[in-house]
Amino acid sequence: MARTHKADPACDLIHGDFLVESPLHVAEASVDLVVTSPPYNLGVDYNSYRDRLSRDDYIDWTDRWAAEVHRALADDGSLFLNVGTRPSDPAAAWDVASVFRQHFRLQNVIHWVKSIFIAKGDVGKYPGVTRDVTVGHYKPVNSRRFVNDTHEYIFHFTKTGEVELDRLAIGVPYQDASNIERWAGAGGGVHCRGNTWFIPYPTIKFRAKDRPHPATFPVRLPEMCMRLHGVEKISRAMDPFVGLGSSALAAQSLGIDFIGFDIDEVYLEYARSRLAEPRQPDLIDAARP
Amino acid sequence: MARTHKADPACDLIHGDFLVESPLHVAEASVDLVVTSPPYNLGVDYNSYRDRLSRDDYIDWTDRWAAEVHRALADDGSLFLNVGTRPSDPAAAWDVASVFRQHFRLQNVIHWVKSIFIAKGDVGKYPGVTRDVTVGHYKPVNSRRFVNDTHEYIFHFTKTGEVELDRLAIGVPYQDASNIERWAGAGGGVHCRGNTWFIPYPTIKFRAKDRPHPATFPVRLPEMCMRLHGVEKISRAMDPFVGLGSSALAAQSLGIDFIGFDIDEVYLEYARSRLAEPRQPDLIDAARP
DNA sequence: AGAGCCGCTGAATCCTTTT
DNA sequence: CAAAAGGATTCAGCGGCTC
Repeated sequence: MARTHKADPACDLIHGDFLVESPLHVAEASVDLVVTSPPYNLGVDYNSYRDRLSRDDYIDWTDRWAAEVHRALADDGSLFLNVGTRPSDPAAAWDVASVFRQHFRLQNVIHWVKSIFIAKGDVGKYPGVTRDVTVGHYKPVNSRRFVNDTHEYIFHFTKTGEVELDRLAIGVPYQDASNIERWAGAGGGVHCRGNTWFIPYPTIKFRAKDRPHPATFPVRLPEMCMRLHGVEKISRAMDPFVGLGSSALAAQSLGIDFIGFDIDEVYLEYARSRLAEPRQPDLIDAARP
Repeated sequence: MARTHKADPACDLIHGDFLVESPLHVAEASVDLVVTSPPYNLGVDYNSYRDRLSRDDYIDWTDRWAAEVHRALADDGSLFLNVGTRPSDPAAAWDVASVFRQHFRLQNVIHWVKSIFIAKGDVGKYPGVTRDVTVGHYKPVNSRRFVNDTHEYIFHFTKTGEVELDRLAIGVPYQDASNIERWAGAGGGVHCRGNTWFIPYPTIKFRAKDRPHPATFPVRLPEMCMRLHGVEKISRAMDPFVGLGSSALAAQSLGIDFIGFDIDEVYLEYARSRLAEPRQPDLIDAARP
């Protein structure tokens, strides 16, 4: 079990528009970590690249909430922005990132790999992979010109570009036995995970009527982001778009105070019910001292 | 062994600047596939390239060779552009891609994963991973603020954005046991690989008079790009920056005519020596009929 | 009784046709 | 010719059944 930060962290879930409510509830530079996955679609069809007005509206709206996050974030805080992609618009995530680059420094780009094929013959001398295998959930796409998308971005933005991270908090074990002894003293037998994170997509299969939100990220994703920034450095975490509450659950599991917003009361109710459930075991797979 | 295209494909390796030589050697729209890894302008110690152009000069130079590739490429051709990242400028690859978006349509973005950690507990019900394992070579980076980089981009550009691909040519086996036999007939027992490709980093150690080539990609990378586009549709492939000749080797192994350029004769000589070696077995791991 | 076979369902989807 | 709607498609997951 990972060490948690506080015994009984606070969790405020506020019903309303982040752009309206955040200025009322969040003091300047009072949040140490933001992790979120913004809505792709605001009810306007911004996906059509010829619909300049709608697309511009989306970019403008992105710019405004980016500015509000900047106001709320501490000078040494971190923003982890999860953005997925549609095969038919592979650059959309980077268009969003471009807006944030006007407010923040892009310090790291992490690649969330939801599914990948590992050939046994490619593994080399390390045992552990015994046959060709696809790890993770594969979601087919009907297209002759697009390959399937099994990837999402996690952009790590900071104000200075120089925020120190706790890389070993989500470290992975050394592979080579000789390195384990040589370097074990330094970091507890683990080294930096790198920027490709294999996190299986949750395979929970709701029936359509039970699924209040089309997509969310697994709890482990915000958990890993928080630990990478450094749990003990986070007095309060924030998510402007709570959705089903994965980021709130992550904060709860790590003992971090949390404030979140969502415009949809149904989502918030669902998030509250998840928070009230018995705490799940920490599934983070990093080796720990 | 994969089927090859032609028995004895031609291979022209031309010593000189692509921007100067290509107009002399390559007719308009006469190349069906381009795969290359341009100098990154990262301050890497290449032999002859001035690899420390100013940012504006680098963008301008990129724009010019992008235009020349556009001239050479067939209307239904594919350009696969491999670009890595430097930790201190995580968006550099996309800045290069932005230049190409002014000439081409970005049809797919493929993520070349050089190393990734797979936890046994994350694999689910499919056997094949028996313990926590890092697949691929881990290259440490000494930094407090940057996680280490185990990823490179492969941008797939086309003129129309509607080039049909041969997704199953680099397909991977079905995962679910109950589905393997059921749908095996449709595509030879494989489905689309998706956009995250695990290819271990090559262990080439090239030294020539203390002037090593700092970067190359494994032969399998251009091989997979060529097969994804469709080997039988490629009359001639091209690489503006041959370097150590991996793309030429890929073309040779698949029986595809090839033309390549490099400003450095030492690199070309090394590429020629690799081409003259006994042909290596095809390491592509796709299942085949 | 566990492995194998089969039907059914769904997906921040894509494609084609119709206004 | 841009936008909307219905059709097509693929493969993992699950449950029920057989042998």
